Amino acid sequence: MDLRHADALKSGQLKATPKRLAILRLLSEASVYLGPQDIWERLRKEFVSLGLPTVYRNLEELVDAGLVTRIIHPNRQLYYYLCEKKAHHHHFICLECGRVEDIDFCAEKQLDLEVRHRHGGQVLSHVLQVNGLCQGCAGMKKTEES
Amino acid sequence: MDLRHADALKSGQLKATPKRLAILRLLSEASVYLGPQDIWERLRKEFVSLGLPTVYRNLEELVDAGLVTRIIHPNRQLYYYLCEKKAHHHHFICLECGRVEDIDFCAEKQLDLEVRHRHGGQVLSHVLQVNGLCQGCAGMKKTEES
DNA sequence: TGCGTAAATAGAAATGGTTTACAATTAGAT
DNA sequence: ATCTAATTGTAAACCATTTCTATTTACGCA
Repeated sequence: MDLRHADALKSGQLKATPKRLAILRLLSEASVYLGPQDIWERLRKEFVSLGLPTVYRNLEELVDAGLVTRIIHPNRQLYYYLCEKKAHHHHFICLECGRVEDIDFCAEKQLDLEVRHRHGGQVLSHVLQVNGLCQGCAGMKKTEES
Repeated sequence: MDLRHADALKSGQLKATPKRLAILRLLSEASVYLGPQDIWERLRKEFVSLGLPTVYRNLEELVDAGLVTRIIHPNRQLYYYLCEKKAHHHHFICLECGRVEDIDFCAEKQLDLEVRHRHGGQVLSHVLQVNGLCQGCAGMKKTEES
């Protein structure tokens, strides 16, 4: 078992169960975002039994613990991604293959300033995500057109 | 019936039906985002019959026609808002009362640049939304605490 | 002003991703 | 080894959203 993941779980007040570790491993090996169903189908092979609710529950717990990021998808279903980069940042996601890339740009300061000064409001969170086609998938599209 | 809304519908290839006009009117009178259920409950009083699916369908058609904006909500349900400002922009939404305010800041150019140059990808859309408490609701919270 | 037709609607039913309930199991501290 | 709270599997519920289909309606055109 991956000690790095086990430690991360413990520091998030979560027990290092085999299934949680497997979810983390799967996510950390993937370069694309995954949905609960994806994860369940792949991990079911490794375990005698694995409930889909367990996958849902764990993913949310991992998000709460800050170990995993939720992806905003146009179809409004749940998708998750594990970032190596722990500092606050945002993502570019490929709507074709699900690949996720880090975006360094963050408008946090400007947004906070505008909300505070112009509207007198208090910022609790912000969502920033860029959707599109990754290099590979954009290339494919061009090829198809020709 | 509001000619402004009727014209807007027609320019979006949509017939100016009474229910569509009512939805637009309701949205344009609201300073908060509304869900299909909210809209249905309010408009049901005005019509002998009004189906919830009609509300859902119309809201999506209005979004497709560019007349109405979808709001991204943490609870992942559908909410809609009608902006007077037609130019591309983003929103600050109050998670307490649903109030929506325009945000002028948009990172479009920087994001496009970063994605194109650093990742070789193609941007199709971007999501930017600030969630928090509006001036009124932030004030209330402070009062409660004291 | 009346027709014809594609668009729009109501109502009922289905969908399906996500959650809940709860009894059984397990991780990890002592 | 023991204890306890956390975790899990299974089955069932949930419920926002969508689909189906027969009926009605808006509106371009004669």
